[in-house]
Amino acid sequence: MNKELPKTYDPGSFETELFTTWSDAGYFKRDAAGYADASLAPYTIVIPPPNVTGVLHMGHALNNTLQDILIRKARMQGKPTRWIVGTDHAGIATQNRVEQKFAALGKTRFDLGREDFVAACWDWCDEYGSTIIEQLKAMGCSCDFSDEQFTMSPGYARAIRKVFVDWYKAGLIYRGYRIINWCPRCTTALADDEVEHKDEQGHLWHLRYPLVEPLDGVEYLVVATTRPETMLGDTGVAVNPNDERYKALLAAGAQIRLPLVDRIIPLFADDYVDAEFGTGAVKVTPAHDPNDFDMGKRAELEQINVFDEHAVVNELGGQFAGKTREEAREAVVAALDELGLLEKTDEHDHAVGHCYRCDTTIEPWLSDQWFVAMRSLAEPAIAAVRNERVVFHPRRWENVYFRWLENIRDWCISRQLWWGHRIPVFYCDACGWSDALEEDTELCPACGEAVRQDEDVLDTWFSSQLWPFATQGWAGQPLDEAVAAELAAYYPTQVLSTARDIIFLWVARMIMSSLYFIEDAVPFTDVIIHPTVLDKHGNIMSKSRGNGIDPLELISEYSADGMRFGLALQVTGSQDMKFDKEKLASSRNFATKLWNAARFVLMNLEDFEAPAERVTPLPTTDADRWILSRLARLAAELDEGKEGYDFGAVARALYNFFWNEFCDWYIEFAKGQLALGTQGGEVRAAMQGSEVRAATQGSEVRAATQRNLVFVLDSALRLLHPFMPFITEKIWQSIPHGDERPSLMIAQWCFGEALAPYVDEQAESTIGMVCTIVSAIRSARARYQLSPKEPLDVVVRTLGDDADGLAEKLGEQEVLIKSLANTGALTIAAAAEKPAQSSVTVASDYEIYVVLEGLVDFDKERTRLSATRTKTAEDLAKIEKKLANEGFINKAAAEIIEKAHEDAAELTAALEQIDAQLASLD
RNA sequence: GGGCGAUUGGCGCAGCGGUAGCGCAGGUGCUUUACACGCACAAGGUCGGGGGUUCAAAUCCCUCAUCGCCCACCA
Repeated sequence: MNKELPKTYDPGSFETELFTTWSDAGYFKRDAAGYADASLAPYTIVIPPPNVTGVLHMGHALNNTLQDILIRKARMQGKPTRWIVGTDHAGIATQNRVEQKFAALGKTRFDLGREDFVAACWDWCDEYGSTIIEQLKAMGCSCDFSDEQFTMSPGYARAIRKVFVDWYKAGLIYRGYRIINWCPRCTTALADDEVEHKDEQGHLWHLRYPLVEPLDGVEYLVVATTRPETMLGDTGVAVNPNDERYKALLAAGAQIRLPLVDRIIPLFADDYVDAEFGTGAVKVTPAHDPNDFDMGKRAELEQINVFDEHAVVNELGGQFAGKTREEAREAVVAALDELGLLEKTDEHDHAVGHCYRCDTTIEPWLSDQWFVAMRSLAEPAIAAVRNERVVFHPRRWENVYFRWLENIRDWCISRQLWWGHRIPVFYCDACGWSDALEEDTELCPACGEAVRQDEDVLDTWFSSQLWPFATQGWAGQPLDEAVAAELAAYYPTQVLSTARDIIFLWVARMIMSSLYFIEDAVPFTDVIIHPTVLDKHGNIMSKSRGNGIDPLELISEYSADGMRFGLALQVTGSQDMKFDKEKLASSRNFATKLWNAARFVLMNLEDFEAPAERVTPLPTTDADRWILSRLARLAAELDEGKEGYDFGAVARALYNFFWNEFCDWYIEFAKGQLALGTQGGEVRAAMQGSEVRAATQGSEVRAATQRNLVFVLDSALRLLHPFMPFITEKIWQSIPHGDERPSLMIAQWCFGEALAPYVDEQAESTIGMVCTIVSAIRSARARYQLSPKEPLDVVVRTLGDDADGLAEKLGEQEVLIKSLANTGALTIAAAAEKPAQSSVTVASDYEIYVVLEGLVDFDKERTRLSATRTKTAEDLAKIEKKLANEGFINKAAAEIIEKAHEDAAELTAALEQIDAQLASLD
């Protein structure tokens, strides 16, 4: 067991190997190779399925680090855990990739035909689909890789089919002829939330529309538009009914001769029109603008679609047919200008929709699509969060969720793609029959003629919304017996961790579909919305900016553990993460620190007898009691932090404990304690004037120190393992912790109550004083540039009511002080005199004198003491002012006032001491 | 047009009602029984501006400013 650790921390040499060991042992599975406690409530997380086309980016790195931290802790707590992993077929993204591949060969998907193209998509997924999954392994993610899910798998397809047919039969899915968001590059419809709006600099063109019959000398109306090319499809001009400017024209039933097209179109009134904007007259193009569509419906206008699916002007655009949107815009404006119909052109910024997959400008386009009626689904989803069956972390994201659901609009779910779940609706052209079916059919059940299936596929998010239960075997009601048992035990899942940009696209829809299909069950109880990883200047990382960072490069540079810890360290509830890889340096350094501390412990265990079962602490000195107390407090604090998913706070607490308390102080104390048991050490200790301890007592202290070192290190490794799985496992494998379990990954999380009895105020107070004394001596040494090799004589005078007791208590810590501060003669006594020429440090109930006779220039010491005096006097003045304040005395809490009195007394005493010392310097 | 978040030492961030903390950078000194990816010590801030609540405000409220993000059918 007592193995050596290589001198250098070389993560590359063991990370992959450890991962394979865990995987082969079956620890990633629900029963953790038999180590899970079946009597405990299970802990399940579903991974937000990355796109099958995806490669790991910083968002994944962060998100999966957090999930792994949670699942690893749960696993160590003994819970049956399962982190469900898999990929999303990502309709548009994947189809685009495969199309690009064929484009390189000069082919389109139409050259291949639907069947072959879909086959090519499958091939593509088989070939590249595992990339991101492999990358998760490099990060150390402990997903259940043995049961990888895919949103296009046959089981998943059955679930989709059930959902579609159920909602269809319930009237929640319907077909509608509407304006939808159309991507002319992907040639498919998109849902509202798949459109990204960006502010763009544009123009507001003011066009003159001639009246058929001039009225009172008015020959034309001026309409303002940001999209002049759509005028080819205008079928009316609308004004506000209360707009005085147009009342006469309205009354006269004015008509307009649409320029360039020569169509006669009506002027009509509609409340939607804002008289204040532009000219108060709006050109209405029902086929190309959602508002115009609505107004057109009310006014029963014709809908003229002038674009084809590529947003190229069609034959209805007359002379402009064949031109793209952009070309048509220029040409139309030029033509109108030539006719003297362009009144003016203003600069105008406005929001323009873009395809979230390819960034092409969206065209509002009139077409037949499938929709889900959302209102009735949204209500229970709102309630589920309102009554805290699902809780967001941080809570403020719940408002974002509510606002969206409360204003929800119907969801366009049909996509004009080939890669995806095909809509299971069948049509009979012979008799007009159509229906949504769970099983394919070739013949019409009504007339027996051949049927055809709907050509469209479903929105990828339609399948993603089923992820938490479709991945657990669900395929509709009635539930298969095994599935029912599975869901009863493992559903809802515990936590969903994700980025905020898919709260609508994904999180809300999972909640809605789960409530509908899984007997009113929520899919998860907690939602973590993690920060967005930005570049170091605060910009969003994106391909187009080229400012992304490859997590795999970070792993090779800083180790997987270093990256994970560094990311977790930066997670806070409110800030996005300005990420600079330089920030990982301190985490990598921390890993190195762990490594070296472990090496130190191992190097001091030659005569240590490895325990037969898990090592237990054996506090014999105050230093031992102190570190165990600190550990107990850390464990308590850590459990608290986890509840709020405050990863940053937990990571910081771990870092501070291990580095600043265990390494900086306890290991240093331990050096002295370990030396007590060795011959040389005893002699040295004796020569340095410490109480001579019996040899047996010394060796007992040494043995206990070894045990405590091993115990605290072992405990720290357990606490750190979820954050830094590799290095902690590697070290744990090398130390004699005595635990029979073969891996830290499935070792037990045994803190909280088990450690609570070790909290020891007394030891914390004593060792706190030791640290203050040691620091004071070091400080004096540094101030006067005295060599650390030169022992300094030190006197500590204790004060207060129990000065003798305090002196005795500190006296017991002589060894620690001597070894850490390299003191010569050390006197600790209540009656101790201040040595003639010495530096002074004043603490609450003791004073520290470092004898400097003949060593330093006392003007310097005088200056320093004066500065200290000023600061102390200022602090005292502040508190005295407070105490003189009647309001404070009357209203502040008793313990606060008590504290203020204590502080004041302390500062007053300190001031007197300083004054005395200043006087004695003269 | 609405909503949310941020503004704390040179930089990046904690703290969120009782006398300002961390990491990095910078300074000084160190081959101290693991670690220079280290150790020790010191320096550095009237917590964006203004107002209010309170005995007490970086912390709560209002307001302004700046930056960022979401949502929104003003042509």
